[in-house]
Amino acid sequence: MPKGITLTPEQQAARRSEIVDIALRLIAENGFQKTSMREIADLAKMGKSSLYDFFKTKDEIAVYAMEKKFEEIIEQVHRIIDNEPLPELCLRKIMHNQLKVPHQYRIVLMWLHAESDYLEEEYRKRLKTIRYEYHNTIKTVIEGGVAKGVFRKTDSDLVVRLLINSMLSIVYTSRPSASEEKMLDETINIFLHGIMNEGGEKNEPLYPVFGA
Amino acid sequence: MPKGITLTPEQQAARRSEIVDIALRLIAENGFQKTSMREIADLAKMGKSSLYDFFKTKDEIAVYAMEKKFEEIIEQVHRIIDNEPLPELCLRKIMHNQLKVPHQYRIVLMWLHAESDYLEEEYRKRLKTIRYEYHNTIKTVIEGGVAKGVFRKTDSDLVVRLLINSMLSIVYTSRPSASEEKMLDETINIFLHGIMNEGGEKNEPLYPVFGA
DNA sequence: ATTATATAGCGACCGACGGTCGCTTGTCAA
DNA sequence: TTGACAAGCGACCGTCGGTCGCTATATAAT
Repeated sequence: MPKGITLTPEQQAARRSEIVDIALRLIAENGFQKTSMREIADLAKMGKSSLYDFFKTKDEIAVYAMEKKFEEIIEQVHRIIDNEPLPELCLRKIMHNQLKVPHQYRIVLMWLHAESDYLEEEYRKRLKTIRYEYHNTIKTVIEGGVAKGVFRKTDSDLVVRLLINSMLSIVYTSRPSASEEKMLDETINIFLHGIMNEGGEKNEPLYPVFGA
Repeated sequence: MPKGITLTPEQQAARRSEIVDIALRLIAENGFQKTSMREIADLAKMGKSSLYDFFKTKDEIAVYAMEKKFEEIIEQVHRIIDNEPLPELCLRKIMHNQLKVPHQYRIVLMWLHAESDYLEEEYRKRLKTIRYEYHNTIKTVIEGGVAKGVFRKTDSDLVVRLLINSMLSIVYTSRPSASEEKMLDETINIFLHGIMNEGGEKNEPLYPVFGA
């Protein structure tokens, strides 16, 4: 990037996403705290102060990354909803979709989740907005299912929060009890049918499994 | 604390817990990052370097606090298990017990959960130990329920992880849909019975509710 | 060809951070 | 009276996130 030119918006965007890639890689490797702006700048082959021409703060890199990724996910979820009328199957597909989010994003998501109350107002708002949009999108599936009589009446906000959070906890655990796909299927089975042995004593219910 | 004396172990312990109280208060208010050792030292009326006579690092304050609190909780859970033979009720009581953990501890717990992979080896180990102990204690309830035929066969590690994590997400949300007690009861109902409307179309199942 | 303008990029700096070290201050036992 | 010892801290370190004003270069206007 020579000095005297004016960057096109495309070039600006490319540079930003390049920075995000580097930053996420470092954060996934060493944690948010221990990843420094100097390090990111070095790997991006620019001076630290140039970094601040693209992102106002270190926090903003994380917020921006999540915004972009969530926009993408929300669009995918809308497509899933449009093509899958059965609420239970739709839920399964939405949750499986979330498994495809790359590892680095999950780390940052986790960090933002824990720290979001203490971010600057602007970042808090931006995160809230995108999170609510995702939340509300999934909520329509739950409420659609209730309207159809497929799901019982529940606190749909609570259900959605539990679902999203459970996905995170599957994916984030350092002590997995099975493959991510298997844990995910089992999780959805629990959400749909519970853990009680209500049908009798046959103790091997085997609900349909989505993954391979 | 005059200068030339030797502190008894009791005095040492008292000082430590005093520091923990102050630190947790500040962390709950401003977040872990934005709480500085200088601030803690000032409020504890000691020089910053004296703080380091009680805790080796800032991280250790958080780890120590969680250790102590978890030891307490685990003991309570053992008492609950000893006195409640019905697995479902036992689970409810354990989860309700968790609601009594003060707010500051939850904040720190959340932070440790997100950051634990990047802590120093020693702290990671200490956290792992206590978390596994809690996890395994609850696991005995699930597996006891399965043995009795009350619960269906499930991935009990997964169930426990989901339960603990769901408690956190109830308690940590910035957008509660009901009181903590109500959300907790509903959560346990979902875990026990699922969200499917399996009994027919009566759409108002009303499982017994534990709270007031 | 020359000048004015705009901007990509950065070096040098700031206050605050977590953490360290050796000195001072005071107590008690010999 | 003195010597051993521990509580406590001031001064310092390297590094952090972040700022600011300068430099270098490409284009537009003259």
